Amino acid sequence: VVYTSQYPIFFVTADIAVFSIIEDEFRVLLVRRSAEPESNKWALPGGFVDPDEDLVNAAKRELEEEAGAKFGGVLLEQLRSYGAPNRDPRGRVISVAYVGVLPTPSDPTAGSDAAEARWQPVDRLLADSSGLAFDHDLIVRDAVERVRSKLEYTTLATAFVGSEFTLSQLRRVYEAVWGAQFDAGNFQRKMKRTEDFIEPTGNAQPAPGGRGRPAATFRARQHGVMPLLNPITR
Amino acid sequence: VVYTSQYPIFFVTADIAVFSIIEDEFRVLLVRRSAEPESNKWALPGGFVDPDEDLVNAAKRELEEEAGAKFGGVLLEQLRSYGAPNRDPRGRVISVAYVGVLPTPSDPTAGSDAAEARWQPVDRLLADSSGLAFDHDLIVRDAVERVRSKLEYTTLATAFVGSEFTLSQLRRVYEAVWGAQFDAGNFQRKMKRTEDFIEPTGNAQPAPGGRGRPAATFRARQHGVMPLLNPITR
DNA sequence: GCAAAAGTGTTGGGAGTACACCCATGA
DNA sequence: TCATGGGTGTACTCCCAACACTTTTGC
Repeated sequence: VVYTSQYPIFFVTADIAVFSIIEDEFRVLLVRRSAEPESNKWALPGGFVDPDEDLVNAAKRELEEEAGAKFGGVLLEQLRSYGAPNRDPRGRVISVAYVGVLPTPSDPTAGSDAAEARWQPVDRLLADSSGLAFDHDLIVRDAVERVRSKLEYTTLATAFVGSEFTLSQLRRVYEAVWGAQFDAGNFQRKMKRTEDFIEPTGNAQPAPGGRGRPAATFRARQHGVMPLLNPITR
Repeated sequence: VVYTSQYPIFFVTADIAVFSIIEDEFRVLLVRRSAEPESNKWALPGGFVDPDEDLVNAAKRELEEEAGAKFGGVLLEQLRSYGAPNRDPRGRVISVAYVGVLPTPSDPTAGSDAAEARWQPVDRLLADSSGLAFDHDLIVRDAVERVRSKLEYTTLATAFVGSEFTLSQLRRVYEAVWGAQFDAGNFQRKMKRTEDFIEPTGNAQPAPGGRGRPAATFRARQHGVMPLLNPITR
C-alpha cells in the first residue's frame, strides 16, 4: 500500500497490562511473542490499531486475540502513551497503553488457553527487571503504580472481585496489591462506613476451607471506577 | 513525500494544557488557530510531532512556538492520548496531551506576546462549554481534573509558585485551583507538618500591599512532583 | 469442645476544624 | 493607634489503629 502525506507518519499500537488476583497474588497477564521483532520474549498483549478503530476497542480486541480468551468483565482505562523515537525497530511506533483489571477467574487457567500466555506475579516481575519486549517493563511499572494508587482513592478494588463478594475477599485484594496486612475488623468497619462504595446483598457465603462463620456478601454500589471521599489507608 | 507501509498510518500531535495562577485566578493558556481546519477557533497550543522527536520535547517546542514565548520553568507531564477516529478532518490523528504548570509570570502578559494567545480563566471556560477546536474541550476538562487531584496528594502546588515563596502564596494556589477558602493558620501548620514538602529559606518577604507582617519564605524540598504521605484537604 | 473465620466493642492517639488571640509592619 | 496580613494556641471532634472479645460455623 502506498500513502502520501504532508505530515510525519506514525504507527500506533494498543498494549494492555491486565491485572488480576490469582491464588492471593497480584498478577499481570503476559504473552510470548511469536513474531519478530523481539521474538520469543514475553510481552504485554497488544498490537496495531486498525485505521477506523477506537483506541479502547483496539485494546479490547488485541487483548482477546492475544490471550485467546474472552474477557467480558474486564475494566479498561487508558494509562498513557509511550513514544520514544527508537522504542520499536519497525518504525516510529506510539504505544497507547491501557490498564485492565479482571475479577479473579473462576477457572484459574483462563487466559492461558493460548499456548503462550501466563499470569505472572507482579512482585517477581518488578524484582527481576524482567527483560520484557520493547519498553513493556516501563509500562508495567507505571501500570502497577496506577493500580496501587487508584486502590486508595477510588472504588477500583471491586473490579478485582466478582459482582457479589465478601469483605474478606475485598480485603485480600488490598493485601495482594499492596503487599500489606490489614486488621480484618477495622477493614470491615472502614468499608461499611465509606459512602457509596459497597452495599449488602442480604446473602452469605461459607467461609473458605469450610471452617469459620459464613460471611455476608456485598456488591459494588456503583458501576465503574468512582472516586472515594476518604482514602483507604494501610 | 511518498511512504509505503504494512501497518495503518497515523499522524500524531502533542497538545498542551498549561495552567498558571494569574491575578489569583486559575487559568489555562489558549491560542487562536490561524489555519484550517477549525480556523479562528480558540485551541490548546500544539502541533504535529516531528519524525525523530520525543513526545515531551514536541510538547515543549509547540508550546513555545505557538505561544511565542520561552517557558523555561514549565513543568510538563503527560495526561493521556485522544484518538477517536473522526476527531480531526485531516486524517487519523492521535493527540498526545500534556498538562503543564507555570509559576505565576512576573510579567503577566508573557505568553500573550503572540498576537492571539490568552490566559483564560478555567471556571469560565468550563461553564461555557466553550467551543474550543477539535476535542480540546474534553482535554481541558481532563487536564483540570488531573491538576485538581494532583494538588491533593503530590507536591504539585509548588510548581505554581516561584522557587522561593510564602505560605500565603502557596495557599492562594490551592484556593484558586479548588475554588475554596482555607483557614490561613491551619494551612500554615499543615504545610509545615507535612514531611518532604517545603523547607524554610531563612528569608522574609514584605506582605502584599505593604501593610502587614512580613512572611517567611520557603522553597520546595524536592524537585519535580513527588507523592505526599498525607493528602492536603479542604 | 476446639479451631477458624466473621464481626463488634473499646480505648488511646493523631490530624482536621473552628476560632480566639498575639506579632510585625506601614500609614 | 489602627488596619492588615502573618503566625500561634486551644479545644473539640472524628477517624484510625490496636487488640480484646463475641458469634457462627465445621470437625
